[in-house]
Amino acid sequence: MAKAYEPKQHEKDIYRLWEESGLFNPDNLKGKGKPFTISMPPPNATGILHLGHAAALSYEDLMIRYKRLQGYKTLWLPGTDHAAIATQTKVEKILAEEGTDRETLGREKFLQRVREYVTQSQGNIKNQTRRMGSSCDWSRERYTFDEGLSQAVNEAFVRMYEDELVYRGHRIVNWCTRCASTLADDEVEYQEQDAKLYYIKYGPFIVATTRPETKLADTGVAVHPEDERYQKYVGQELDIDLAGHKIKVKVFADKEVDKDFGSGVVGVTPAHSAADYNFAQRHNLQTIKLIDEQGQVMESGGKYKGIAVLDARKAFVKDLEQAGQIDKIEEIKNNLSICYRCETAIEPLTSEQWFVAVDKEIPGRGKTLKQLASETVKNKEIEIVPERFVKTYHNWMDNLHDWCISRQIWWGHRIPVWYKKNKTGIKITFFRHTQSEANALKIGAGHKDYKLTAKGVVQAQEIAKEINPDDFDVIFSSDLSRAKDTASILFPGKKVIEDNRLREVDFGDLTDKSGSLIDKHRVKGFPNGETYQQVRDRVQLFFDEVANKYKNKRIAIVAHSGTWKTFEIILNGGDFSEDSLNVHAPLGAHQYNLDQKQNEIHVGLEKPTGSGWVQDPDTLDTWFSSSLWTFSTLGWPEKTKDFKKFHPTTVMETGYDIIFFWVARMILMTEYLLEDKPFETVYLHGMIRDKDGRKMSKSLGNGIDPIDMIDKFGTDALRLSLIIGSALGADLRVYEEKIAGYRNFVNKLWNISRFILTSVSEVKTIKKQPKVKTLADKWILSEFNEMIDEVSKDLDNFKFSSAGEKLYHFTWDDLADWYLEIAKIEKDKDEILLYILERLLIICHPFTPFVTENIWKYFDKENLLMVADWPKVGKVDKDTIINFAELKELVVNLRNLKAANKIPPTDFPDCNLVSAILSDDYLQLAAKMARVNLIDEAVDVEPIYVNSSKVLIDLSREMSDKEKNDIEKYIKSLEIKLANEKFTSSAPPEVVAETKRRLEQARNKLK
RNA sequence: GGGCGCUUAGCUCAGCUGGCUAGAGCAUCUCGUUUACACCGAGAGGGUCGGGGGUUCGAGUCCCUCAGCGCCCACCA
Repeated sequence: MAKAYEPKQHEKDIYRLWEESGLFNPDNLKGKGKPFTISMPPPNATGILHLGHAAALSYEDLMIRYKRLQGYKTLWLPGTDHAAIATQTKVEKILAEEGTDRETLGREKFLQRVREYVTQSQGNIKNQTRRMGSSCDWSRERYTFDEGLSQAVNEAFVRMYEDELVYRGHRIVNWCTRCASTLADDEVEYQEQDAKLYYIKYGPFIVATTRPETKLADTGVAVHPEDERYQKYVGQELDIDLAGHKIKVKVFADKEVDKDFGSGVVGVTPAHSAADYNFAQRHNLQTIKLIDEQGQVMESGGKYKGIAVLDARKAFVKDLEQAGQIDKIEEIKNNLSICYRCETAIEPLTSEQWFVAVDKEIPGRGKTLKQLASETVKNKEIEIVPERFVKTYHNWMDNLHDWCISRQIWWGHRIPVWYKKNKTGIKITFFRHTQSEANALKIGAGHKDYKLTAKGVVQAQEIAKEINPDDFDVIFSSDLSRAKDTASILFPGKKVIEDNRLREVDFGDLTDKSGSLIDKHRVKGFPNGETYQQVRDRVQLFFDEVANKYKNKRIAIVAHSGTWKTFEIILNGGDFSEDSLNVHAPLGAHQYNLDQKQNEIHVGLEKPTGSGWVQDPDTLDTWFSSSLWTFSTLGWPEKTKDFKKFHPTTVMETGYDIIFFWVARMILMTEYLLEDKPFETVYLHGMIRDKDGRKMSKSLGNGIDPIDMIDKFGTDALRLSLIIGSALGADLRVYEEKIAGYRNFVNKLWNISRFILTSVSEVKTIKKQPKVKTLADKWILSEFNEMIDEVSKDLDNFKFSSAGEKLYHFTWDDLADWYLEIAKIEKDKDEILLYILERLLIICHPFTPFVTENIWKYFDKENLLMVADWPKVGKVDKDTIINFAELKELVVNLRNLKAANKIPPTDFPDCNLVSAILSDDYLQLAAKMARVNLIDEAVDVEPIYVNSSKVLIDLSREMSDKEKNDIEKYIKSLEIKLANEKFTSSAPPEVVAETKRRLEQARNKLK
């Protein structure tokens, strides 16, 4: 055996040995009874294992190895997660560095890129997981995109759809403009920032807001019901002018309004604030969407249309200032909501999305999802460790709102919903307006209002001859004169409904510019104007409304060339391109069926048969698939053997930071789908921090790479540094010196073993606890048995840190520093040393698997240490432990005496020891350990009392005044205590007896 | 605004349902190569347990209160 243990030389070989043994797989374990199962929380697919993962793996492996040694069939199922937004964001960053983006690549090519990235990072993660020594069953490894797991996702979605627990709704959602996707409520984080609070003169009110631009889409004004200042307005509809932009608001009272904040008046913007959306629900307000998915102001923003939100704010505030409508501006602190993955500001907006209904009663169960998930924990069917997180869990559960599960990112499980264009029976006849003044000038009018020319009027009259107005049930027109006028000529005497969504594209800065110049901008959009995509969106909204309202009607629409182009694309399919956009709508009637528009919906596991079905482009929230993790990995929805055998799992080990994201959702979904719990116990560990208590992060540069630490100090040392040093669930600081300290311990264990294995005459297995010959033998076995007992209990109670400390203390202090030293003196201890070592290796194994397995080899066993038997607890003799403490104290005191008298450690001064408690054998032992020369005859000096032994030593050394003083004080305090009748009568007898014993001991010292 | 946690030696932290003269590791100081280990050994110093009050025979531990720090949740526009 080498003098120092070099982890690097052994770890990889040992891991290979384990892996090739097949013993990570429970099928190859002998254990009977209920298996012990942990689902490994999937690490993010970003490719690098950080200390948080390393910690989790350490705790999980600790539990798994402990249980395996105890004879359980253990399954630790590893896997990886596609980590939707996180991964997509990461790959988008890489693409940005390459100067491209996902839109340019297109969906399929982009997904291919992500797959390549994930394959690579998963490889890294798996290697790093192995280096941590993780004894997980690689043969059962799963990935959320595996066929089976994807089926599980679809199955869950479809069942929930059938139970009406998932629904599609137009609601306010958190929108990340960078990710171009929705986010769940808990995926939004908050960042405090300096903000301006603008007080705006707003009709008869002053309204305070941090986001003035949203006031353009206000539809209500809220005041407190008891606020006397504003009572008279409640119930009124007011027209408000905001620097020329006109809005209509309904004034209402709601007790949610804080009278004392700002002016006590809230301008309500239902489309862009979750709070306001709730107001709108309660008070039946209209919702006007102002900001689009790109973060730009929409049509409804009037002159600010097409401007990015922040610019629109500046422009609008400037206009308000000029209009004298800014009352004042205050500097305040504000919480900005940001995306948890890319830290972009969140834009709340209304959008059509899929949701999980958490407050809806589940058919046949009489309870909501929320209730199911709450009760499981309330009933203690699931135990949460540490317990304080139970409260956190309930607090979150109680506040849970419907969960938005559709994401617009591409990397994820496609929503198993297909749409088919369906018949509405609506016939649409489109007419372009005839020649306008702008047409005559060959310039682009866009939103600018031009009249028809005389020629235009004639053209319209010509067309009118061809049509019978009674052939149409409803007539729509754009709100621009050229279209309205055309309509009135085509359909004399008929009612024409104006709709501004049918307007021409807005040419912005190019309004009134020549057609040829305009043509150049059609694809990319017009500066400060619109893109055709935007026109299509508003026309689409118009169609949605028409499709619902006018089933089987004949509809005429008079509008513009630009609108017509979107008709073509929406109703006949195709894409915007140079060619399709530079065509002008020919005059005359254009027939369409709106049949294609209205969707038929199919929700199912497979794509429906028949043609024309198109799958929902959105993907599912990554936590939706993660919530099925404990059973989708075991084969569900198939009733597989594994599923029956290993579910519910035993322990879920994860960080407290994802209790909501993941733990709560697993409980919720499992209770719903399986009417069972996903796990029996949740063990939540704390966060790993740096030496100064800061979170480790790339930007701070304070992160420690676990692999670096493994290279430097070995996996066992790293594991110990992550296990020891914190109370249950508390955050843990990790730094290099600490890891180095545990490296020293690992080396100590190695050297203890080296000493024992090389000093015994034969290395062999000792089956039964050997007979004791001396006090020291009895003592070390008592300590050892006590340690086994306490460590086992700690591990059963998830007190890993405490267990590790006890192990450390026994190994280093009791065994190495005392017993091995005694063994050198007393000799003939082969059996006890081997007996202890073998079992010590087993107990250390879950903490430090590599070094222990390595030492185990010297025992020449058939089995790996990994599957040895956890030792049984033998007899613990408390009296022996007390007596031995006496011996230790004597030795320490003798050593101190020597040191105080400047006697070199190598000198053996003569010394006569007399003891009331310790026999001569032990006095001799003590003398040897303290390196004094034991003589029989009394030396010619005053005796010095050390502990309860009388020491006659050829030295002069008085007990110091301080020492004497301390002892006297101590004796006095004990005497007072014992003299107190209340103490002796009310304290437990064993406490009183112990106090007496200590008093006696202390008095002996002073004798 | 609600909830949770923390404050114990120079540093990092243990201390469960109240009962050893309050512990550990690191650091510091002194001494040291004695047939495992200098990634070591032997020893030492260092704390009125954040402040104040209370309950109790007895409080680091329970209760109240004040102060500081941290985290989580929440629709202050």
